[in-house]
Formats: sequence, structure tokens, C-alpha cells
Amino acid sequence: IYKLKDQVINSLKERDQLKLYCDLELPLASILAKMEQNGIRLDISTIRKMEEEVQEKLDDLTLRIYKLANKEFNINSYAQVAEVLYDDLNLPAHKKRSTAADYLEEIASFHPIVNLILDYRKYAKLQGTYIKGLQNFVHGDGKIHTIYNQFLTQTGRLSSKEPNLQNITIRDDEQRMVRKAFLPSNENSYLLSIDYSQIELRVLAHMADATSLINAFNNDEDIHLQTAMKIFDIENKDDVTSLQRRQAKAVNFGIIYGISDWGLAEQLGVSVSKAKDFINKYFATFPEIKTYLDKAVSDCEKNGYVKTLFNRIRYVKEINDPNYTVREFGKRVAMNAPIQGTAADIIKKAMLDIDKLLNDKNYQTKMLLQIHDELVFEVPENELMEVIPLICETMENAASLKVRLKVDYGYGKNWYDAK
DNA sequence: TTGCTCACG
DNA sequence: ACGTACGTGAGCAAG
Ligand SMILES: [Mg+2]
Repeated sequence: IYKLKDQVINSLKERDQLKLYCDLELPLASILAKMEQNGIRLDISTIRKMEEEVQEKLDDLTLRIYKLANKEFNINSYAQVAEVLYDDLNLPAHKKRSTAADYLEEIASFHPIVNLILDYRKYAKLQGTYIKGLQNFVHGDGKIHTIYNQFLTQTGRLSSKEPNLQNITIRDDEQRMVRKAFLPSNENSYLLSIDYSQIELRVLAHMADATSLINAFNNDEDIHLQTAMKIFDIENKDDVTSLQRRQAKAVNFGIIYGISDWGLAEQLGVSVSKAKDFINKYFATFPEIKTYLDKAVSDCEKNGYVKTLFNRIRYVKEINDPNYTVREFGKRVAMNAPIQGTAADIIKKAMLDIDKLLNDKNYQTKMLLQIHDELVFEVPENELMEVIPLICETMENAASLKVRLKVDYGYGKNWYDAK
């Protein structure tokens, strides 16, 4: 190990990654350890109450599904669900008789059992993973102590396991209630959640030096609305429909994922030629982004890897693969990894700066969770109004880009209310 | 152990 | 003609 040290340090130097290692990842390791040891309190009585209510829903749905199917079967079994839908009831099946929600939604109008199964799935997920599942991870101190993996993902993000606290439900109003069970560890404290606004699109605007996108962000515009106005040629904000805004939002996501006309068409449920129009219009509006993404791909083809702003490297062996599909995947990775990875670099830097801030000023505020673009803190009431602007400012200044970084925050007596 | 599904950013 | 959006983890059924 001692001999290896010099070799490793040398290869980090050659790659210009010494700073990334010594000043970012290494100090972050002990911060993550502290976060894991702190843990977050889960209120068992709240979650038990939810368990009973959800079980009633599941029992009721089960009976109604059996009745419509004219038989009893295991609704948790995809094979048995497929048999009921595609054989017994003769509903139209997609490729490989998939029963994934995207496909079931398309046939929901043909038979009432379909929505009941979708509903059942929703509550079963809630019950299994988030209500019963989480309880199994509560330690003797009444807290959940997740495990962060600092060096697993291909992009530089963290991952979280046992349990995963980076995928706690939020999008569905009922499933979101799980967050009411996450509490600060004492009566005097609040949970404070601060998240970056559109950090990946801002990173893209910076890296591509896309003037009009940078200006839109610096003027604090609604970026999906602005995108809609430009790709649909709309002059007045008020004339943008919610559908057009949603479509523009999907285009923005697509850009970050490494856009393809087929993928966008699939996502939006429009024709491929329509999707192609959207993309062409987008690139005509933001020509620097087209230039940047093309260069990301061609650099990757030449070097076999891509880099983040902080010099994190992702090797992309797929980029020169003889197989078309694999190669196309390599191109999307080449476009996405620098963006997702730079955003990960920035929040890691923010975590170091915040840790130093809290230590230097002897605050009792504790950082508990990281969810990719969001940090969750436990804050004593008497520190709350003082630390909010300090932490927000620290996050916004964690990196100085051509575009301003912006955060939003919320706090409350539980995670649900910290919005 | 593997594949499917679904939860998050 | 090819054929999928990027990054993860967990629970369940089936072999
Ligand atoms: Mg956000």
C-alpha cells in the first residue's frame, strides 16, 4: 500500500485530479460519515397509522379486482396480471406483454380493472417499500441511518442504501404523506430543506456558454416557459398553454439526457417527425448548445472519456462500439455525464463549505441528508433564521459560473412540511 | 439470482 | 434499417 501511494498520487497529478481527490472527495468522506451517524428520526406511531389505512385500501382494491377478473390471483405477480389482462380479458398487449404503468395507462379506458390494478400497485409500493420497509431500518435510537456510497455511480453522484433515502416519495399527494413521519430528533428543532433550482440546465448553460439561456436564468425567468416561447414561436407569455410548457420541459430534460427524436417522441406521445421539429427548433434557438453537445460527443470519440468541470472522468467504452444501439448509448452518456457530474461536483463542494461554516460558528445545526440537488438539515429553533441565509448563500456560491446558481428552501416540524 | 416494476433526482 | 431518453435502490415473484 505504501508503494502504491506514490503511484496513485502521480496518476492523479497526471490527470489533474489531485484537487478533486484531496480537496473534495477526501474531506467529503468524513462529512458523509457524520451524516450517517446523525441519522434522521422516524416516528413509528405516524407510520403505523398509515400502515393500517393503506392496508384497508389494499384489501378493498383486492376484492374489487378479484370480482372484475372473476377469479382470485396474486396481483403482485406480473405474470398473473398479464394473464388476466391479455388472455382472460383479451386487452391489447404491448411488446413482451409488459404490464408497466406506461402501457396499462393506454388501455385503462377499455376495462375498469386496469385502473384498479394501477391503484393497487401504487398502494402496494407505498406499503411495502416505504411503510413496512422503512420501519425495518429504525435503530434503537429511533432513527434511520442510511449508508451513502461515495464511489459507486458513473457520474460522481452519491447513492444511498439500507434504506435508500434519496427516493422517498414526493410526486404523488398520498404517497408524499410518508414524509410526515420524518422528524427532527428533538422538540426544539426543525427540518430545513434547501434545493438547487434547475442546477443541471444552469450547468449546461455555463459549459455551453449559451448566452440567451444564461440571460434567462440570470433574469430569474421560468425556464420551461421561456423555452416554450422560443421553440413554438410565441411572443406573449400568457399565450403559452400548459401543454406547450410541458412539452418544452420534456425537451429540456431530453437535452440533459442526450436527446434523441425517438426518445422525445416516446416521452411526449407525439410523432417522431414532430419531436424532430422540436429538437431542431431548440438548437436553432440555442445554437451554442448544439455546438457544445456535438463537441462533447466528438471529444469522447477521440479520447474515450468525458470530464466534468472539476475534472472528474467517465470512461465511455461504448462510444466506439460496432453495435449501433450501444454506440448511441455512448453518445448520450457523453452528453449527460459532464452535466450530471458537474452538478454532483458542485453540491459536494457546497457540503464542504457548509460543514466548515457550521463548525466555525459553532452552530448545532446538523446536515442529515443529500438528495442529489437538495440538502436536508436539522436546525434548532434559535438558529433557524440565522442559518437559512448563510447556508443558502453558501450553496449559491459553491461554484462561480457564468450563470447564477439559485436555491429554494422550506422548513417545518417534519419533512413533509419542509416545502 | 434474475427480471420486472416503480420510487427518486 | 437500426432503436432508447440520464443516474440510482428496493420489493416481489419465479426459477
Ligand atoms: Mg430542485
